[in-house]
Amino acid sequence: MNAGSKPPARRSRRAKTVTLREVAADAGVSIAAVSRAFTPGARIADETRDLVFRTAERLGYRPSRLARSLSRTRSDLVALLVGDMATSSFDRLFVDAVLDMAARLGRHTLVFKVAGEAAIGAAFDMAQDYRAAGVIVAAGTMTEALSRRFEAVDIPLVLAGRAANGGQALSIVSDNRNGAAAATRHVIATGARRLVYVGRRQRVFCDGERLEGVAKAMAEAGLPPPSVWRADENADVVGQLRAHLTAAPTPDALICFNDRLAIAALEAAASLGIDVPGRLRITGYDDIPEASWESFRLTTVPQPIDRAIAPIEAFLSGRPPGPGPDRVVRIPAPLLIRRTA
Amino acid sequence: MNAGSKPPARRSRRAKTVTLREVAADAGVSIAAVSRAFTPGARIADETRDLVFRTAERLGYRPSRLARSLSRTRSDLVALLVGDMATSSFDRLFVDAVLDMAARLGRHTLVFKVAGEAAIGAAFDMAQDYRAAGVIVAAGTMTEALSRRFEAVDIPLVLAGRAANGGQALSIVSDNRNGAAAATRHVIATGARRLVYVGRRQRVFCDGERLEGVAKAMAEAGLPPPSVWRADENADVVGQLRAHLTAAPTPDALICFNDRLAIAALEAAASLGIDVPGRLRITGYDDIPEASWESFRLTTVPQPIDRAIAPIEAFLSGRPPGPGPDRVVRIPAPLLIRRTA
DNA sequence: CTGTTAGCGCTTTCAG
DNA sequence: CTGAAAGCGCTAACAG
Repeated sequence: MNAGSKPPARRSRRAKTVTLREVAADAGVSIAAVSRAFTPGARIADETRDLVFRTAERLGYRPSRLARSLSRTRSDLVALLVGDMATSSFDRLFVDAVLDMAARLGRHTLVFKVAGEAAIGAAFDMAQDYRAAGVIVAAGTMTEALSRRFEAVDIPLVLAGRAANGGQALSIVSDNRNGAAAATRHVIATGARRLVYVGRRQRVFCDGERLEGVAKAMAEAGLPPPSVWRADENADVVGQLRAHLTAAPTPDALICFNDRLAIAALEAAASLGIDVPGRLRITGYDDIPEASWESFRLTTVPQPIDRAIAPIEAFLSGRPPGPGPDRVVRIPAPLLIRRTA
Repeated sequence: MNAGSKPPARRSRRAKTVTLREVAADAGVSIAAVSRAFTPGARIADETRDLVFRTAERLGYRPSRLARSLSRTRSDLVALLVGDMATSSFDRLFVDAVLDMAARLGRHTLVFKVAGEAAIGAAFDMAQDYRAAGVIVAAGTMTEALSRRFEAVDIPLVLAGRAANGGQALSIVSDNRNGAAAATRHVIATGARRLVYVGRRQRVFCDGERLEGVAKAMAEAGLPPPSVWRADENADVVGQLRAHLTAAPTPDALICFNDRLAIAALEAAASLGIDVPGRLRITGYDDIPEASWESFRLTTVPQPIDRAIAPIEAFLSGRPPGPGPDRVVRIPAPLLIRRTA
């Protein structure tokens, strides 16, 4: 069986991969020329490029992304680590926006669903194994230690929803304290005194900051620190909040960690016949699409995705992500007043 | 500058890539041995494998996914082509489920957001360029012609939400006609006579089938074909439906293409003071999480994602996706009766 | 079971 | 501007 004399039996008559070499041979140029033709900015005569393109077209040639990446020791893949987008409306918006951004940059997105620190670590390793051009972590459970470990690697790292102090990573995070404080001040201004902060059971970075914002605004108004309820963002979140709402002392305002929780609280209140915002004010965070639905018209603190995407896009393009040398971009968080508070 | 004598100036002291060769050299085995150690099922002595693993661990070696894929002429990437998951709750559930499935299979998921035929074609090409192990198309705009073109390529293709007649691709699709017919019969049984089918402006495959189901069930009941309204799934969908609802003759039942539209209809009705289900019955399709929210309690036709994922997982693992030789898996679509009809 | 040896398909100096 | 040649890091026969 010498490979030179008889053609190898192809398993199917279709899908024979056309390579650089064949195009080069057919066009009568070197393989380097073909490579250059497909490399933006490479020094090559226009005629040669045209010839190569025509030949490639005719032969059905497409450069192998794999080979190119191996050779360049860097792929055009971007890894996106995200939590559970089935339950989080915000995450899905973020994923959607990242997908668009990556496409604009000519990158392709590898999405990893991660839950817990171990999974984040594994996904990061995988991103490295693919020689990813960047990693974007949108998972709330990202820890400081983990982010430190990642920085030992030569891949641009973006942390969404968490501020990492120091290091090379870019952090994009809402101005959580001020956002939550704004909501708090607003409900206090409308007469609320017994405020409750409603957070998720799983405490993420943003949760802590928002709670601080609430506490700060309450202190400024001469009120004691808020009570805190915790609920899972699952199917029974309404039930959990209903249980809370029926226990005395009843609050007159619920500052919720996010819109999902706020909507659940709204439904719990409705089922209990509690008037919102008359007897109970409710605010959310994020401004997911559902928040503006007629049935809810939630007062909330928007997290404009575009504002977060822009610096990430710049960072991944090698441009400075923000005005200063700062690695932490804070997105302003003004309150959006609708019906519920 | 001869490369042999002095070590190359590394740009940073971190992130020097450790390769197979270094592990082999350090462990005193051949590179093939190292490769085998990391290849499940390869013939290699346990001791050798252990030695390799220890050395790899110590040196911080991780196999390059890129090199492996290039060598195998097949990557462990799965491409997922999806529409706009920012606006479609169902799509996001599907993406989420596919991500889990791919992880179970040890594959990694490349997500492409596609809108329109051209984008689908481009994404498919890219999947090919990455030598993807499979392509899953969840975009409604997938056309028959396009799917034909894809079949000329040697990549397992899955079409979600569309039945492709013939060919090698696997189609997973809800039993749209029966699902819509069941909803239709139900509202007729509760007294509805002036039914309207509410679809999206962009007519996808499923839309056509559901409309047929509605028409069929109406014909069986001796009713004329349904009126058809079309609305975009955008922010103003409630406004669009409200406009429709205020024009005579007013319907007494809305069979909606999906839950998003049904919820919008519900809100439009509420804002118009129309009693649901008393004066107007409304049904949806999909059973997205929002459908079961207290505020809506939508009567709908569930699309159980798991039932769709199972055959896809089998197909991508090389197992037969269904009981028969059939390439089209129909997911049963029984009606789930809640409040709105 | 293990090592040797060709590649996988493309990029990138380095000469010319 | 163009071509030759040496890799990028790993896999897969093929001998042994």
